[in-house]
Amino acid sequence: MYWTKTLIPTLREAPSDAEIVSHKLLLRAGLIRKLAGGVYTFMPLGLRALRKVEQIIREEMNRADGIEVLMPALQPPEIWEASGRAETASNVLFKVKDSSGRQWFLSPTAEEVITTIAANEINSYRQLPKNFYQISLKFRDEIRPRFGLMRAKEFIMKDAYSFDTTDDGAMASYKKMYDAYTRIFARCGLKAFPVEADTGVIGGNYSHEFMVPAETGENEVAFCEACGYAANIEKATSGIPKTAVREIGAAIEKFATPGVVTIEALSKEPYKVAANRQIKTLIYIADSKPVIILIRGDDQLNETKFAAKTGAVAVRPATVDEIVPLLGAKPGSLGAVVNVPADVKIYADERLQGANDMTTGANEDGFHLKNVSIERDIKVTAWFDLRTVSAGEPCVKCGKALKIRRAIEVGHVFKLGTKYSEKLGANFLDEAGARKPAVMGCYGIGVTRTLQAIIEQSNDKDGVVWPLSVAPYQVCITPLAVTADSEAMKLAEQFYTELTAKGVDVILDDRDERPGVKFKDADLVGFPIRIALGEKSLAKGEVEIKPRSSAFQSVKIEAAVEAVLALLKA
RNA sequence: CGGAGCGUAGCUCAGCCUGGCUAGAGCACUUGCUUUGGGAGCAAGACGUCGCAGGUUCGAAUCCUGUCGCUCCGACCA
Repeated sequence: MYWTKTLIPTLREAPSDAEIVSHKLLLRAGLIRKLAGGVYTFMPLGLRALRKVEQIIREEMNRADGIEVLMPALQPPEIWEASGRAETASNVLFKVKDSSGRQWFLSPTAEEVITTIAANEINSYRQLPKNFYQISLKFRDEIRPRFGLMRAKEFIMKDAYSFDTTDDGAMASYKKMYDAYTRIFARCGLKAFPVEADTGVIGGNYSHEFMVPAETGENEVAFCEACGYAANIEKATSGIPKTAVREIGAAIEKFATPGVVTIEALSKEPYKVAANRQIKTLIYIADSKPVIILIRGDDQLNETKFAAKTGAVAVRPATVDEIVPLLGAKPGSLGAVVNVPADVKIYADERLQGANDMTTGANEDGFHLKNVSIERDIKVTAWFDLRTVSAGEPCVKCGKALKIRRAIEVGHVFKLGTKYSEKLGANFLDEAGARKPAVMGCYGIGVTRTLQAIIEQSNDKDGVVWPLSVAPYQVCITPLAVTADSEAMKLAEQFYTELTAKGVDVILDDRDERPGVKFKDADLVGFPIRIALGEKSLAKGEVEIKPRSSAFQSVKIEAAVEAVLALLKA
């Protein structure tokens, strides 16, 4: 490609609505343009990089026995009602109506469609296992799109769905995808690592996310450098000890705490109740019903764990107006010892198991209770791990200190089980003629997000530093004179022809611009190798080969093409 | 949805508080000349419903009301 024949609208300054470096570079390098919030056009160079990421994914999916299909973006609500997700995923579903008033959903993912296909087309164990995948536009009504392609209303996702006859088979399919993902991200030049993950609205019981470490990531990951344990903070556990049991305390005693409404205030003079001897009482509305959650005063509730453990779909903190009629006191004086309606469930964090000599609210404004023994004095409905781990806690596997860092989620693999196959009738007949639901898995990669994650991870002060495998062009030839009869241009065209014939993606910067402009643009876009052809080196019979991420080397003209090919192979 | 901020040329921004000549600068764009190894110089030129609607006023980019859009924090997030 000749530079003047394509369109590479580079910007000297980043538009003011871009916040993070990868978003700024996507815009400055002319890779994307915004049409509206969370909605982008891929410009010629951005699309080339995107296609390369897609192709890597396609090759690895095919290698792992994936079979490519293409499912509709426009989906009838009926199948979403059958799976139950018309309601549970309602907040992210784009809903549109056709001219006759019929409603459609724009696909945010495709479990319902592929399971319907399986229900209709797969009847026998002889047809299994199968793993279908597609790379297509997805739509999510994100409350708050942000950071360019990172969280968009419309984006490209690779989604795959496996169908197996047995749980063991499903595990094998899962493992194949897990391995394929590891290869995909490595080939994209990304340092991505798998972590244990919550399954969210998708459902299922086993899941990993692939994370790219980045300060701008929207996720937090707890990990152990000693043994390799890693989990999303929403899922992570630690080996932190339970609350110490003390001598059996005296009977419960109510004491006045006027104006004290925080854990911290109660831990100070004159009360001096350490946070780790307090029970924090939180009231949540889980699927429209109030529930009480107890965690230790020095711990933080993990809402995702809470929803996952109790099976609740919609979870939110109760408002003061909901709490007062329920327990008779305002937040700050709440407890689960007295005055708790019998039908309100009480969930407690496991770290409180066996705890005694605790202090908690009296459900009476301005009063607390001490000498509370949780198992003696509170009717706990169920014990769960509900707390959020923090850095420095002992690893649940090896006991070494956990660390926490931020990361971008680029892929997610789920073992689904039979949730969708049962609801949508994806059954098969086994060897004995018994009718069984297929055991499913589903596997997603945010393709456009992956592209941005590559830039977020690989850039410097001058611009993008593309990994060779996904660069829009691998080589940029930069003649410093572009008139047709100049030696630089003749040689540039010769190199262009030779490298193109060898299958190299080459762009020739034939713009009549000053050298500085061309070098700055080439660095900004981030081509892995630049060949500069200028009078100074040509006079010595040489050209300059400049890898984007290392120093230039002068090479004899005759040896230039071979030298570039050698760099591309390295 | 709660909080905060911003909408003026393709991009970055000034002007607004304290209303008043024909609405500005830099970059980008067009033409010419010079220049040519890291975002050139000079000259000429083109580019604006000052987000939109309404109001106040002799007069509104500027003040008021509404509305739409964008960004950030939170909530949310497959």
